[in-house]
Amino acid sequence: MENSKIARIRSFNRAVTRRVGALEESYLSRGRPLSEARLLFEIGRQGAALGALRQRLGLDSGYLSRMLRSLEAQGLVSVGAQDDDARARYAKLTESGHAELAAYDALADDQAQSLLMPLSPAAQDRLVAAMAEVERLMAAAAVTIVEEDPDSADANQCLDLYVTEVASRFTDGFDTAKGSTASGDEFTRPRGAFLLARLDGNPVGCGAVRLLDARTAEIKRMWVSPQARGMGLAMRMLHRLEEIARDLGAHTVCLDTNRALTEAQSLYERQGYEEVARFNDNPYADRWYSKRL
Amino acid sequence: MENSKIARIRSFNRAVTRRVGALEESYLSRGRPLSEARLLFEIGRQGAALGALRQRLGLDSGYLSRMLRSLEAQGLVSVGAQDDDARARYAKLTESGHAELAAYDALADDQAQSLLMPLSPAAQDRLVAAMAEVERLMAAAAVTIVEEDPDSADANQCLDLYVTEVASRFTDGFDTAKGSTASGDEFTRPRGAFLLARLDGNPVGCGAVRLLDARTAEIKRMWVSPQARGMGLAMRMLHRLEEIARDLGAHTVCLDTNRALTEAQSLYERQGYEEVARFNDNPYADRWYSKRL
DNA sequence: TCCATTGCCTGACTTTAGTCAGATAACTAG
DNA sequence: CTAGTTATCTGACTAAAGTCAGGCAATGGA
Repeated sequence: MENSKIARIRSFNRAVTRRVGALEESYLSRGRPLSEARLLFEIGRQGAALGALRQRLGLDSGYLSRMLRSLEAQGLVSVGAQDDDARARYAKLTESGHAELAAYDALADDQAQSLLMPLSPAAQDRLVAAMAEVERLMAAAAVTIVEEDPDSADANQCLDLYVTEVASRFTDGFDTAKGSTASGDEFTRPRGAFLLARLDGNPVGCGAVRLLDARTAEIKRMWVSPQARGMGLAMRMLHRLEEIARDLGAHTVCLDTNRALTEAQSLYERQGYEEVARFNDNPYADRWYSKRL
Repeated sequence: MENSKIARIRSFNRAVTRRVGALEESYLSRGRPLSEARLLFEIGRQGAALGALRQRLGLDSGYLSRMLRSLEAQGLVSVGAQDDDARARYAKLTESGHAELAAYDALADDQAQSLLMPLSPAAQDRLVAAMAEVERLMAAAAVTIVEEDPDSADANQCLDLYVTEVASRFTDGFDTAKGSTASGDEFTRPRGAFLLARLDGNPVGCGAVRLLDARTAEIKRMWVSPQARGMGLAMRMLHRLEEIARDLGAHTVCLDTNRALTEAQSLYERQGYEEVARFNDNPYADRWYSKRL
């Protein structure tokens, strides 16, 4: 039942909020406002550009500037110019900044330790495994899938990764030229569409659809980054592409695949695709599927 | 490896902090400071005594008073006297207070919903199960075990529950008089000790140890509340009792149990206890165990 | 009955967090 | 070279969150 799931999530939120609250409270023990401690964390061992800090922490530039002044006054941080752009500046930890960060790290480690210590090793393992599962599935839920220009930088990044992976899995390689890396307006409205999946802004998957004729759409370029696999993302992508195909007027979707891509095949079959005869001359395809919408 | 567990926990904390932050942010959409929203939540459907509110939220009494004035001015809360003590006061939601709380509830439900929606039903179930596991194990880790007066109110509450449960599980009942509900200074230093386990202040288990002679200690009254079972609490309790036995000078601990209490037996055997001959005349015991410390 | 304690309230205060409007210097496209 | 843009900084401001000291009435134990 939906409702009991929601109740569980809310109960989880409550339980976890308390823990997190206690952790943040413990940071205050070093006599510095929380926002400064957070900033110290975010600058980190390798330092960070101010722009990046502002974005990651969602800070007003004036506010950030003032906090950096304060950390500089405490001798924890030094802010210097960046090589490539003399306007931009780069914050680094000083030696005592590193020590201070280490102290905060120790606090966080203690906190984590105190969560583990009372548990038996078996229970510790269960806790850690469950935490990993929660984190993983929360990340999966945070993935957004949006229509995007297939020529954008992020789209190209995904497509490159897709090609690289396919090439490595096909026994006799993959030649971009032969593999119909069609572009232009094939995958843009009104003839098609291109979807990009992002996690925290970073592309983690893509998929495309185009009309072959007024009633038939073809799905292509489905790819999910290895880190994002096993979270049902491919299925979400496929559903969204089918939705778009319907929207474009198609009554049927088809696609081709290669026997080396086993997960893909089982996904298609689970989603109601049926094997059909060869409908194109893609030299890298050896299975063809189709589904009525 | 310990370190990787700590790293996992810290990664989990980071991931979850963000989610929680987003949830709290959403509460601001009702144009009221977060602390007032929290107070509204804490007053809840049945209302709450001001003292309890102060304690649960960790508020200064002046601050609480002011916030209540503000919520009263908004027509959400009414604060009245308490029957038993005219100094103490009790906060209740008004009708529009209930409506406002419902609106906050809806926000939290939406947030939870948005976490579920992108996931397939199977993934939703996995997420919810993992959350339950995390919550459960975090609760287990939050249980504290402390030495306490065996005559305290909380101790008696636990002992009563223990007796009730044992009575219900023994086929021929359990008579307190016969069952040697020994008290007095048997379970206090220097002859013994009594341990109470608490979760969030509420007693969830107990255990006692006493010296039979200078070198032999007996463990008695081990009990864990049903809600707190399966978290390794009994094992922790047993270890603490053995530690105390050692501290009292014992070289051997012994205990008796009943064949109806199967989990107890398997715990003792797992912890290195060996069955020995009857060493007392407890009419409810039919197994006797002993372990060298 | 007295007096220390408890529970709450009020006023005055501080710190933290964050916003807004310029100012300045460096960069970039034309 | 110029005009517009970008990255940061400064000063002035506000709201939220929290602290502290004193006050008053009710309570409870001696």
